[in-house]
Amino acid sequence: MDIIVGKWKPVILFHLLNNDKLRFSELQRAIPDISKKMLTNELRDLEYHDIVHRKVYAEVPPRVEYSMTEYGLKLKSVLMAMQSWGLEHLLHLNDLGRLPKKS
Amino acid sequence: MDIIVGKWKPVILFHLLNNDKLRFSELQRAIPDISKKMLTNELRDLEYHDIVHRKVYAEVPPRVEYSMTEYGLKLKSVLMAMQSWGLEHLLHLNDLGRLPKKS
DNA sequence: CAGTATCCAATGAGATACTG
DNA sequence: CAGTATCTCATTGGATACTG
Repeated sequence: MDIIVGKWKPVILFHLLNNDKLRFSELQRAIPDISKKMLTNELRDLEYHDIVHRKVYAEVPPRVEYSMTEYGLKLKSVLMAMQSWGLEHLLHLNDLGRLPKKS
Repeated sequence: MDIIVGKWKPVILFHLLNNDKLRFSELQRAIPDISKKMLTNELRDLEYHDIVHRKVYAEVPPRVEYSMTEYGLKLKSVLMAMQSWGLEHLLHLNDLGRLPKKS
């Protein structure tokens, strides 16, 4: 399941689900705390799993656009379910008087 | 979202969802590769988040039973959705002629 | 612009030994 | 039985510098 979770993948996926296509630099700007290395790694991983499509334009300067694949879009419902659970859970923790933890 | 994912949490949760209640040692036997340390850590974490209930019997030798909380049961649909996506994804990878990866 | 390559610090997780 | 307490090693991830 590490395919869609982890520190960065959900964020990347949410941006791509909301934007149709995004350039590498646009993703960097949308997720300021991620390093190029991590962004590249995660995108390559998602590409390998046919969730994200990588389109390279043979131009100078280079342009690369990332978008969800047809298959990747099927993840949307799962991701949304996880997200809404997460949100409700924050409220629940609050009701219990507990603070969100790191791990 | 690390609350319900990671290396061991999904496995633990599936066992508890299928068993009503399980002792520490039963969980160990059900998940042979997990160490006591990890099992304890993960269970404490799940307990903190009100997903798992820990019942200690004041006996010798000690007995501790773990079960899903009422609140924790609400996770079932999310977990099932993740699981069925995972299963379908294996087939999809196969169709693509790609092998499952570590990361 | 969109990456690689390298190094290094922090974290995660296994093995082992011990305890109420 | 159901854990703690340490120690250690492998893996992650961040920072930085370089490149087609």
